Amino acid sequence: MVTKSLLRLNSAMDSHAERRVHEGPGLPRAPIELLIRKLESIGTLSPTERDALRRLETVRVQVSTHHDIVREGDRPTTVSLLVHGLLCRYKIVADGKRQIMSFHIPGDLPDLPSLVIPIMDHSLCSLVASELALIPRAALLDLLAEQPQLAHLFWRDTLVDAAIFREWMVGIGRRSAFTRIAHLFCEMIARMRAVGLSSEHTVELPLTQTDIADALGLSTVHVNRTLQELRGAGLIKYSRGMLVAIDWPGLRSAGDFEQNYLHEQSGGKD
Amino acid sequence: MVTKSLLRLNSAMDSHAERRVHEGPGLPRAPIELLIRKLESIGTLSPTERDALRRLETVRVQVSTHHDIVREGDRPTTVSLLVHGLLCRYKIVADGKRQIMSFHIPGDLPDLPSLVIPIMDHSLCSLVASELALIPRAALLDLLAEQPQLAHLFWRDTLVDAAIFREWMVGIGRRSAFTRIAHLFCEMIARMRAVGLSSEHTVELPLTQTDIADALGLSTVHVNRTLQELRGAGLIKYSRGMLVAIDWPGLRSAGDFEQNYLHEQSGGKD
DNA sequence: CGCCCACTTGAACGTGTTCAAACGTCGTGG
DNA sequence: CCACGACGTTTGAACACGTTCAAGTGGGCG
Repeated sequence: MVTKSLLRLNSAMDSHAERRVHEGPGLPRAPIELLIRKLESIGTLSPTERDALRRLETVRVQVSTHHDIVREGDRPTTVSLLVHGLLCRYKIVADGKRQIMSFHIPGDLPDLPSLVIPIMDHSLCSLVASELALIPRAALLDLLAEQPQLAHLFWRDTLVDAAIFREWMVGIGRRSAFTRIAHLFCEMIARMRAVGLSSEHTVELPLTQTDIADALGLSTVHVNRTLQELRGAGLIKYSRGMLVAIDWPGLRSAGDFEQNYLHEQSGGKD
Repeated sequence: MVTKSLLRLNSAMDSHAERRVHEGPGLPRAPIELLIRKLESIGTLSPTERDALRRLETVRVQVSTHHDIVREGDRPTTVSLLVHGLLCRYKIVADGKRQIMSFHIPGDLPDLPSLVIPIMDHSLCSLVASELALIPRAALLDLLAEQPQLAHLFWRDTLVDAAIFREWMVGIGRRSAFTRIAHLFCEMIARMRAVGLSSEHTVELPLTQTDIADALGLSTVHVNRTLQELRGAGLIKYSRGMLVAIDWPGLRSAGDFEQNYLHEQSGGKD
C-alpha cells in the first residue's frame, strides 16, 4: 500500500519538511567519518584518499518521516550521505502497490548512481526522521577524477548494492515468507555490524510491518503472522524498532543467509 | 528446477565443452564492434576511445548449452563479452530451486563486475550454445585506468544492469504472472532493438519455459498456462525460440512496461 | 481526550504450486 | 530406417501459501 505522504508533490529541494545546517569543521559525528568507515568496510583507503574525502564540503539536512528525498525522473545536483535514520528506494506499480528495493543505513550513499546516470529511475524516501549530508555532485565528480582508486571504490560500492538486489530477487522469487524475513533481518544486522551500528546482535531497525511487506513482496497480514512465528521459534525479539537476534545461528540458517554477497573487506566475525 | 548439467564440476577454463580460437584481425563480426555498439547504446564514445577498445585482444570461445562459464566463488581472470547466443546469471537456493537474475544478449559483459569485485557471488551460464570473446582482466583494467571517460561508461553499464535488477524485483514482488511475463518480453525486445538484434518486433529468444519460470519466480506449469493466455490475447507469437510481439502497444501496456529504466542514449523509437 | 497509525486477529478466497501423466520433437545409435 | 531416450511442452486435479476484506486493539502524540 502507498501512503498519502509518499505521493506528496513537494520535492526535497523546496520542502518545509527540511532544515538545513551548513557543516562546520569539528562537529561531533562528522558525516565524512561515517562515509570513510563505510568505504573501509568494503575496501581500503590510503591516507591521501581519506584526507581528500575530508575536504569535501557537505550541507546537513534534516528530513521528516516519509519524506521523498529524490523522486523518479529527478536529476539531483547533490549526492546524499545518510548520517542518521533509515531510508528506502522504492517504485510504485500500475495498481498503486509499492515495491521497496533497498533499505539504507547511516554511511550509505543511496543516490550515488545519479553521479553516473543523472536521471533517477526510482524514488528515495525516509522511513523515519533522518539526517543527511548532501555532497555537491560536481565536487564529488572532481574528486573521483583526481583519485582513480577512490573512483574504483565508489564503483565497488554500487556493485555491492547490485549484489544486494540480486540476493533480494532470490528471496522474493524462490524463498518462503519465513525464510525471506529471516534473511532480511540477517542482512540488516550484518550490514549494521560492518559499520559499527550494532552491539551484539541487537540493532535499531524502525521498520513498520508495511515496510517489510513492501520490501519482500508480501501482505502486511502475512508479515504479522510470520513475525509471530519467528518470535515463537525463539529466533528474534522485535518491538518498538529494536531488533534482537536471540538465536543468531538459528536465524542465519532459517534465513538461508550466506554473507559473501555483501563483499565485506575483513570477513564477518561469526 | 536445477538440471544436472548446471551442477557439473568442470570449470570454464578446463572444459572439453569449449573450443578456443585466437582472434585475428579482420574476422567477420568482430566482437569488439559489438561491444562498441552496446556502449554507444547507453552513452557516447570518442574516436580515441573506440580505437583504444579496438586494440583489446580477445580470445574467442565456443560453449555448449548449459555450460557454466563462471561459478559462484570463482575469481575470473578474463571478462566475457557475449558474441552470439544467450546467457543467464543465476543462484541456487537451499532446497535446490534456481533463481535466474538476468539474461544476457550479444554485446553484454555479464561478468564485468568481477573487474572491480574479483570474487563471484553468483554463477553465469549459457542457455544455448554460445560464443564468447574473453578479454584479459589486466588489459581491461589498464585501458580503463588510461581512459577515465571509458571507465565511467563501463560503470554506467553496471548501473543499468542494477536498474534492470530493480525492475525485475518490482515484477517478482508486485506484479501478476501475466504482467511479469509480458514485461520480460518487452524488456528483451527493447534491449535487442537497442543493439540492432531485432527486426520489427521479432527477436530470437530461445528460452525454455523452465528458464522463464526460474527468472520470474514461477512454476513451469503456470508459465505454460500464462503463455497461452498471452497468445490467446493476441499479444505475442512464440515458438521455436522466435518471439513476435504481434501487438506491441498491447504488450507494453499488459506488461506495465516503462522503458526509462534501461537508460538508453537515443530514446526508443516507439 | 481523541485521533491517527501500527499492529493483531478471523475467515473466505484466489493465484499459483505440486504432483502426475501424456504428447511431440529431435538427435542418436542399433 | 526405426527404436529409443532426453527434453520441452501440455493438460488435469488437488492443494497450499499467501491475499483480501473486515473488524478490533493498542500506543503515541497533538
